[in-house]
Amino acid sequence: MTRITRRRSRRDEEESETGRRDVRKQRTRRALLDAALELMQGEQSFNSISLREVARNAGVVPTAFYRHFRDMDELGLTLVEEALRALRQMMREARSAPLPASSLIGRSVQTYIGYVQANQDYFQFLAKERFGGSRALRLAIRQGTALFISELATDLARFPGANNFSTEELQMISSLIVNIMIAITEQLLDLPADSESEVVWLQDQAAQQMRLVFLGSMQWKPKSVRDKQKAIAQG
Amino acid sequence: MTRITRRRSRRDEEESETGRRDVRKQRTRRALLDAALELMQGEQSFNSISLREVARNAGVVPTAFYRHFRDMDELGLTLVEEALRALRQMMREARSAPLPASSLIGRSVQTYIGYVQANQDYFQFLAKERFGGSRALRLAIRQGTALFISELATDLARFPGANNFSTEELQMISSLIVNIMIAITEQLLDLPADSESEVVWLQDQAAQQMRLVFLGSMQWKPKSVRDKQKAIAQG
DNA sequence: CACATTAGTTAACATGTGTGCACTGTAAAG
DNA sequence: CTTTACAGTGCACACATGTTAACTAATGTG
Repeated sequence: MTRITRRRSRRDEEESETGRRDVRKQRTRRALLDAALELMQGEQSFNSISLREVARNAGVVPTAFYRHFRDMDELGLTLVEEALRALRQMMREARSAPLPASSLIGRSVQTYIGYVQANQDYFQFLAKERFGGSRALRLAIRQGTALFISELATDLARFPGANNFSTEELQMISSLIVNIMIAITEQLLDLPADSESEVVWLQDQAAQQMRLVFLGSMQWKPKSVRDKQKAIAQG
Repeated sequence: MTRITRRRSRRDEEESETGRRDVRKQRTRRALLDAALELMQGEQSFNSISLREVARNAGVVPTAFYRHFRDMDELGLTLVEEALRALRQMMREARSAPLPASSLIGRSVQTYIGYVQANQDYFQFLAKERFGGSRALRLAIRQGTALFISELATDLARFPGANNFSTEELQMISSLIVNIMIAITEQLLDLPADSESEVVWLQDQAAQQMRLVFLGSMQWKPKSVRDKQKAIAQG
């Protein structure tokens, strides 16, 4: 009695087995990436999932993996790249459609949360590998968030009243804001699937924290101002 | 030619093989825990290290593991427990020896960083498993940090001028502060071993961010105050 | 049409894994 | 001193894993 437990794989779902060669190749490549992403939705971390598992989950024999990636590390880096690209794109969109200053913070948090929920799998991956992963992955992710922080800083620089802040101070502030975003992201990610009320609570919490940071910035004496005051005091 | 690559294990180092029975048992138990901790210093995450690896690294045969823990999960939970206990103890000590209000923030950050560096391995473990780990581990860690936040909140409540803040607002603020601490911890942990200048930079960054939060809190209109103003406006 | 390329398959390997079982020597208990 | 408890050992098993090499069949190219 041969027991065949053929899992319904991603490649089976889209039944069209035909198509031009490179198209098909791209399709299974995608299937491998998605399979890895899906496996990480559970308890597993990236370096605890096996090449064979990924291949199995993509509906492909283990050795076929090598036609697409040298090893799991290469797949992992591709995943980071994709995730960060997606994130960057979101930022660009957000910038192109500016919000009314009145509800700026609340709205920004809201759209961000929506984005995270829509791309759960990628964010789950990023969150896990931000520390769990190999040095290469961590570095890539860290570099991505650093860039994120810098972009936010230049955005902040355009605000009225931000003229006196030095570059370092702006970076300091925007890294604080990004911290807040990372924190909600993480909390968001291991909420049970349906809990809508917890989400709005998180949203509220994050918005409040950002408002607090904003208030603090208004009161902050930028280094340039302190220097000026010192100069006056000394005559 | 039998190739024997007997690794210098932790149990070998302390050469005294004798001692009363339960003492010896505790010793190898410790060796197992430390072995796991040590293995996580590298690239590995907790659920990617094997029971056999741990046993090997502790200088003990794999099956001996079962005399101490049912499985790896149980060992993991023990590790979380220990790490959180250590952290809590630090807090208690900090509270018992209060700092001068003038340099409160700077000093607190400094001692905290020192503590993290002194207990690198535990914090590395916590950082990695805060998201990478099994649901059980994550929950334990999350619960621990929640408690940490609450304790900080009650500390903040004792500050002069904190009287108008509601419990929720205090929690919001202290969770923001803990966010900052977590962020530096993570950055601290994957700095190369010697880089002292980067450490002071991090320290400075964190202190500035906390000062900003402090300033923001001073400006913050607690809900109670807003309500009072509303009442006055309405006559 | 004939040929070359190549995405995916099948078979096989050496190695690492978790765990059950019977054992051994020594510390503790009688 | 004899007996018992039990921390640690040795061996065995049934797997799962990464990677190799030779194959198959379909797509692309001349």
